[in-house]
Amino acid sequence: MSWEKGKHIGNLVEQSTRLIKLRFGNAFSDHGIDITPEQWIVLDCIHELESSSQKDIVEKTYKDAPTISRILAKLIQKKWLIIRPDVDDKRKSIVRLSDKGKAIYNTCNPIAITVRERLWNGLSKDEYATFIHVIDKIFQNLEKES
Amino acid sequence: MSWEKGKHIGNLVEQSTRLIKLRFGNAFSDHGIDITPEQWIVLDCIHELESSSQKDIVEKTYKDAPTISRILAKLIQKKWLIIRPDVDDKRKSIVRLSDKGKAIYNTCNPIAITVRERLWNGLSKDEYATFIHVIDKIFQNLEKES
DNA sequence: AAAATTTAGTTGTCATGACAAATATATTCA
DNA sequence: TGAATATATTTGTCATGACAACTAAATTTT
Repeated sequence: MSWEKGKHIGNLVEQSTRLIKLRFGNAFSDHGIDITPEQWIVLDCIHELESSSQKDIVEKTYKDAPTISRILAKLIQKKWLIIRPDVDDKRKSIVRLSDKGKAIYNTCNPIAITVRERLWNGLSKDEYATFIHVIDKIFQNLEKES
Repeated sequence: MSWEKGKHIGNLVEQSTRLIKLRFGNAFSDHGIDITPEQWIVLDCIHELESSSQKDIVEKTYKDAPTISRILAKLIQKKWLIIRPDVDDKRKSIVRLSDKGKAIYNTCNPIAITVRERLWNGLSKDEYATFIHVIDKIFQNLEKES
């Protein structure tokens, strides 16, 4: 695969993203863990937030509510999460990692770190910084609807 | 949304990619054109290749064969493509733009250019160059299976 | 307080994307 | 040549992702 330089920036980023997700998924399954990249993102998010409503996860992951609802359903089905209604706001459901979920997190996190290292291999701090800046700027440029 | 800097590079790129695809899709539908970002990628690819087998498109778009097969089916259904069997290799189907497909391409292309301009707004040539370099390097870092 | 509006979450639909398996045709090897 | 392989494409399954519509509960308005 060679890039179409100067054009098709969307495709370019899209293809790499697909590859990144694929490699995260490969790495997990190579270690015998049945978790998708998206499920990992959500699991990691819940680990960071400790205890969170679906809304919190929606905001943090930038995924939409239906997507989060369905990913959570799968994580709950796997018994990696504990869900309970919020006592103050009955619309909300609060979610946190179960012991099994924590164990999975602890197994997956080093694997994710390894993939990230591989991903950044041969790139400098400056390149990293510029990359983050550009991606962030692109995001801001597109964030508003019109 | 604020980034988790220094971590979660995958999420970061993934979120921006999703937004990029969303904005391309928005832009097309705002102009009354019923085309998804992926269909646009494939249409544009076929426009560039002039006449191509599905394999050619698979290689150029880095999408997999089943995905291309299905996207082509939709584009054919919309009558934007003409498909014919390859005379030398009966396994292959050769695809090219119909007149209607060319018209759609000509309508979509300026829209895509506008989105790309918006996307890059406020970023310098150097930042662009570094970004391309980094994305390309990441792709290479992950390209090999293991 | 009652009605209107907003918010949190769910469910349905359709389009990818990854992966496995199947089919048909080519090519290579013994 | 005939068998084994390889290649091009299709089909099936499951997991997102975008979007619309819906339910239930909270908040705001009047």
